[in-house]
Amino acid sequence: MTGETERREAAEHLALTLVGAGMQRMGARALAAFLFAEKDTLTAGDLAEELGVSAGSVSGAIKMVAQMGLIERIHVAGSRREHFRMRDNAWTTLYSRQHSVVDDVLRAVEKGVDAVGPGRAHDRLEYMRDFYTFLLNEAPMLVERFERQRRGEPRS
Amino acid sequence: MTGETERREAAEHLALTLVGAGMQRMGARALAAFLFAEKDTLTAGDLAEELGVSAGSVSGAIKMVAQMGLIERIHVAGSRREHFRMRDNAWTTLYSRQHSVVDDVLRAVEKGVDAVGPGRAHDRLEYMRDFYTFLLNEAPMLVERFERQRRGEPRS
DNA sequence: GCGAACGTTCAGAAATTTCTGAAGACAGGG
DNA sequence: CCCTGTCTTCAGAAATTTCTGAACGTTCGC
Repeated sequence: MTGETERREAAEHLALTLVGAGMQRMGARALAAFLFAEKDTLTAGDLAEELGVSAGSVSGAIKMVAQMGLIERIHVAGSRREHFRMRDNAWTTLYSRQHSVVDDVLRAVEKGVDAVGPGRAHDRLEYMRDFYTFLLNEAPMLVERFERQRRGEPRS
Repeated sequence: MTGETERREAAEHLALTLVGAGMQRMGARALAAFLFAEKDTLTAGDLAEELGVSAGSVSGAIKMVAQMGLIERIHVAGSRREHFRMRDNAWTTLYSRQHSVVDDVLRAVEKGVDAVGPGRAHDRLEYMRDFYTFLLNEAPMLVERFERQRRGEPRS
């Protein structure tokens, strides 16, 4: 149940799955390490050891997941090392961020709508535009609904 | 407004954006070609010409977008060529399919919940599991709501 | 059945992404 | 101030993905 090997396997498997979902490998592995850690914060050194990779790779991975808003830097007074902690709202953040990708797509589609004259292509582009616009509007409500439900009804 | 060059640029730009969203390059270019085409159906040859790539590449791209359920094969009687058409529900399909990726992630997380004993990691994993479960439940409703709204209120 | 037109597969080339290791930057203690 | 431990950057190596071209099937008209 709590074997160290089993824990690592599960972490690696989740990382791989996230890679399949479009995340970069090292970022995914780092994120999984945070998720599966018993400690509240990790240092770059911790990550390097846990993942068995170079300091440079860790630096890049941290930069990425930090930019995505999934972890935050913690400045610890008496320590020369920088600590990092996974944010509580990491998953809702990740979801919202995926929707900024949707926003990029939407902009490209709108450009297309402007670029073509009336006809089949124009109709298709308008349909796509409408769907993505709908998604973009609904996403924040969805997240809010989850958070409210979670606070309001602690039990499943 | 309707310059051929501008149309192609818009199509290429959308394809590139879809690549940024995680789609493979050739599949994205093929999809954009369907989206921007004035004709209702395209053949493999049409695509090869439009995109300026080899027949092999087109074959692979078609295979991919067909598997994603975005286009369908049309068997035309008097023609030796196979025709393809973009499905009407391509975008909602694509969205649902992205949520089968979410399903994979969910499964990996559940494996993690089982693999770790009580503690911080267990709590984090449960939270993540709950969020992804919520998303998976809500996605079909979201799509249905879009379709109903579109039928019910034709104007924006 | 035969020939021609298409489509598919696959090995290898090309391009791209990812990782590393070494060099350098930065901060804090002494 | 320097020294040490830690983090970052970056050029190149390694791995992976993507594309092509040629060989092979398949199907249709004859």
